[in-house]
Amino acid sequence: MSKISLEERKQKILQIVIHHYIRSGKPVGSETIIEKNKLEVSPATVRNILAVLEKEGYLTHPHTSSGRVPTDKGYRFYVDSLMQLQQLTQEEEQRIEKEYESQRGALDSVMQETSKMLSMLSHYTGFVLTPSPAVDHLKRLELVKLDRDRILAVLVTDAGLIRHKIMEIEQDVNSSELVSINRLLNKNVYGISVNDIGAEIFKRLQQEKIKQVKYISIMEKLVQQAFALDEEGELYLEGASNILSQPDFADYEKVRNIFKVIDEKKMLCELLEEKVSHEGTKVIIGEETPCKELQECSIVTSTYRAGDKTLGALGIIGPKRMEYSKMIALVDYFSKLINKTLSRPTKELKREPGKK
Amino acid sequence: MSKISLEERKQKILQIVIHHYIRSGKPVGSETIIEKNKLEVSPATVRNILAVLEKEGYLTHPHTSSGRVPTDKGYRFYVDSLMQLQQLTQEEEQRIEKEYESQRGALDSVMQETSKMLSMLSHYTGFVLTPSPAVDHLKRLELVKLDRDRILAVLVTDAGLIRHKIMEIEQDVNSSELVSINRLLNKNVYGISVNDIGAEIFKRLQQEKIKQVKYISIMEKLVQQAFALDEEGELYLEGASNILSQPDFADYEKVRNIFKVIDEKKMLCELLEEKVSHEGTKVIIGEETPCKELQECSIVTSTYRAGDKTLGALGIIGPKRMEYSKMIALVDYFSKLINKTLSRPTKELKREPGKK
DNA sequence: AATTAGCACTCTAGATGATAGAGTGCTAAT
DNA sequence: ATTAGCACTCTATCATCTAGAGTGCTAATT
Repeated sequence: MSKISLEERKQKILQIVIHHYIRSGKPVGSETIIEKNKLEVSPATVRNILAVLEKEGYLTHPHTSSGRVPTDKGYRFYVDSLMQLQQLTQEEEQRIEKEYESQRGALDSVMQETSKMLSMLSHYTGFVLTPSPAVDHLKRLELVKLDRDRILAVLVTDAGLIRHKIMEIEQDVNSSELVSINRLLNKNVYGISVNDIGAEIFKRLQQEKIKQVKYISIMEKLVQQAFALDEEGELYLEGASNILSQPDFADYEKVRNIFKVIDEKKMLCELLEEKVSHEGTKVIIGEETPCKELQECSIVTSTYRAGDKTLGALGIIGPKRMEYSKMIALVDYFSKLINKTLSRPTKELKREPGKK
Repeated sequence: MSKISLEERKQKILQIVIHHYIRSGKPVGSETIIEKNKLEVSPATVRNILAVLEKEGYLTHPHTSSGRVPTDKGYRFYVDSLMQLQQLTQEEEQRIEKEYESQRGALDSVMQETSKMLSMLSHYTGFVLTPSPAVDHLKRLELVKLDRDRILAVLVTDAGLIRHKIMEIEQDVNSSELVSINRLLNKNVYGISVNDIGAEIFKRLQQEKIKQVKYISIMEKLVQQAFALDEEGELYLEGASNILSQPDFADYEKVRNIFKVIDEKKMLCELLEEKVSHEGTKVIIGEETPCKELQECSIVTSTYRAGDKTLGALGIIGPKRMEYSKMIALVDYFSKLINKTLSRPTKELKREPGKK
């Protein structure tokens, strides 16, 4: 008989229970554990161990005569210590990579596409949080005159996001004036975080000596209107309806709450922005979330960055009973992929002759 | 005794049943009808009439011993002939109007806001469909050089939508060249529908005599990349979770289907684009929809336009058992509001004469 | 001929109880 | 330390029952 220390065996059994429960969704009993894993011990022994695991808080009972179900603590231990990371299949990787090929350049479409794919491949809800204006820097600022009293401002950020805003002006500005203003702004705009524009840009402009009072007043106007946006990052979210397909969410009331949170997005944004600070792929299990409505869910999330700066987050939301190993691999992969996309050198370009 | 002709009385009773059912959600019995409306007839008489209405297809029975419930045909008749339109309360109108004040200019935020408000005020799901590129005309086209090999194209449409796209180029273009190209394009861009740009712009450019071959090749590139978007209109949609709060949607299976449709948006877009052709506020009840998954829903939808051209649609999706009179008023009001917003005078808009 | 009272009938929703099965926890034996 | 054995608990399911709601029909009334 194999000599397994008690601790080791406890872990083994915990692992079996969780693994099993994740796949079947049904509470796991002592008999099942032995059957499926040909352990050479009796049910009674297993029951003893289960009782201990329960006392220690890794498992529970829905009721006296049912099998065991993992607690949050159980899942946590599983994710941290027991689970072995999975790899995506070659096929999956190719499929993803191929989808990315076509999405060159525009960051917003990359993000939208990513959330869609996360959702599709996980069968849960996928999301991507855009860089928050606090960390994303301004790269370009373009002004376009729409008609006499309206100007379109287009912001391009370091990360590659593009935002626009229509502004109203009182004084007429002719094209060449606009060009000058534009040039002036762009000279002073580089490296300011999108959030700080209002405060920073004036400081910088004071360094320049600007003759025309008109320019200053216009710019003031612009800055006021265009950058009064203290938005958080935006959230791309796809596959919300997948939540409904989860047998775990049979309770109407709970599902409704989950949906309310997802629908509003705002709460989710806050939750995630906090996570952005931590590098790497994280799992939030059940009650670990600060958001009461999501206590029946787990969130697997990671960050992406350009260079050394963490910009945003991405991930999936699903039931606590999820295939963590797979999901972590998935989120991880996408995180790396976005990183790669973002740090792609901007000048490369080659044409392939064999066009379809 | 009041002299009501039979036909008239039938309608009255149908009206009572529907009205009642809409508010209570419970099948309506003969006693209830008399109680709540102090009709001076006996339950037996009412039962006779109900039987007739059922034979004619306006009502049904869930089962032998329950009250009556409207059929789709019943609702249809109610909406077309029986219902009296409601007005929004002053308070509601003010609340809406106030929200709109702050949203000047940018059409996308107006639309997003509108779908949110539709959802909030109806407690159902609100949506707004942006003008489809087939009907929306190009107004301005701005090119911004991002770095050596990428150009940002910003499209402004007649309706006020703003789209952008990043394009890759092979040859380097310096700023002044870009300005020329930009000017050239803008001169030839006015009044082309966003869908037709690819085809049309070249036709127009041939009228001009362009010397530089380089320009042409670049423009070709631009047109290829930037306008290969044969998208339909985009859909802003809010309050999906409200569906879950409807007691009518207790059947999990059905809700899931509804959500799938809503989640995908695409199907909904197609459904709505079709409706765009019909001016005015329309109601789609239950099985009248071409979309099987929405047979348990009703859709109240209207269009909005700028000048004489219908651009897009907006509305709400809810259960068949909805307060039609209120919802129609609501959707109608928003439709008018968007119209007003869109036709707000812009000061510098020359109209082309007699363009079909 | 339209209305109505009266009544039998049907169906639902909710309560009750009975039963089989799953799985535990404990005790005493190995 | 492990295990066999057994009593116990809880669920899920199915059948049965009952009250209540509401109908549909028939025969009487106006």
